[in-house]
Amino acid sequence: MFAVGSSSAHQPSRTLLEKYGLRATRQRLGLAKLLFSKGDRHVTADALAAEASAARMAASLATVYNVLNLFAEVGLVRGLAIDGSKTIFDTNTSDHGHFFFEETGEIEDISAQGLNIAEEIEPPEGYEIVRVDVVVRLRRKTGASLPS
Amino acid sequence: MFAVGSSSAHQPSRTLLEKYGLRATRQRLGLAKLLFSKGDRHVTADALAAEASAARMAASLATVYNVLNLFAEVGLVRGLAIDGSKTIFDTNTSDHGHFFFEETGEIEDISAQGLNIAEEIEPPEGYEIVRVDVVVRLRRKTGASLPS
DNA sequence: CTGTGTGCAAACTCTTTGCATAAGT
DNA sequence: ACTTATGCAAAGAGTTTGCACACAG
Repeated sequence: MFAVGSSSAHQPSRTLLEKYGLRATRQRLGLAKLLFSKGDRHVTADALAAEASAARMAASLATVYNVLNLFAEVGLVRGLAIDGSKTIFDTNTSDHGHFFFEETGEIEDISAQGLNIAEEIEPPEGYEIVRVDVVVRLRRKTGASLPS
Repeated sequence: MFAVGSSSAHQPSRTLLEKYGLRATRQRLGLAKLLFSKGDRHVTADALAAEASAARMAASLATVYNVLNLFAEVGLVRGLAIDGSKTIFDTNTSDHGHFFFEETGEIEDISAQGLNIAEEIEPPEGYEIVRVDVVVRLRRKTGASLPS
């Protein structure tokens, strides 16, 4: 299994795409570059489209959705349903949990320390664990001087 | 004048609502009854509205949403974002994880065994853990048959 | 009676889709 | 060339909202 894991991959995007049997189109290359050249990322389709636009890459929102879904299908990224409204795409496909900062909506990976939960959980008869999603919701600690 | 509406038996739902400072309206009582008299449940607004309708309770979808959101706010239920599209409301507000059956979309509580994750995780400086959501995605075991 | 909740439908957001055009191999 | 992806806009799904009426306290 190729673990095109997260961050270290600095290989050309087109090689990456070909490795997954995907045609190397301009927008796929551009989006892949945005996704995989900055370390692990958590983006919404919306945000990625905006980024692409800012980088003067042509990529309609519909295409960004198509590409992200495609990438998710082949395992290049992973879709997360954390807050319910927007789907967040995570470029880190390894087993790990997430901190969710409720105030800002930001997301941060949890170093997969005590997260060997998959091994501690007994799946029901006849079922196997596909993956385990762990989301730790955080709130800024209310200052010692502040009530409520 | 004590125009006792209908049922004469006990109204735990009414007491429950009052306990949370909520006005005991007909639909809140009805929905609360549906939610809390059958043990722990996982419902979508849609499904609950259908149930209410089947039970000949008048409750528009908008009201079901309002009521569920209200219940979630005061802590009577908890909203879950598991699959991204629909929000699922869980009547079990205690700390526990969920099995998610990918084929059917069904959800089942995980007996809070090794799920003391909250205690194993170190939140970032200045933040406190609000809650930990654990979703174990399951797929029916393929290939190898079950012990027969 | 007074204020709040409800119902309806329209509005909204996020995401998907159909079809003509453009691009990749 | 032949196939597949893209772009646009419209359709869809889920959820929220504004306003008149009904109901609870």
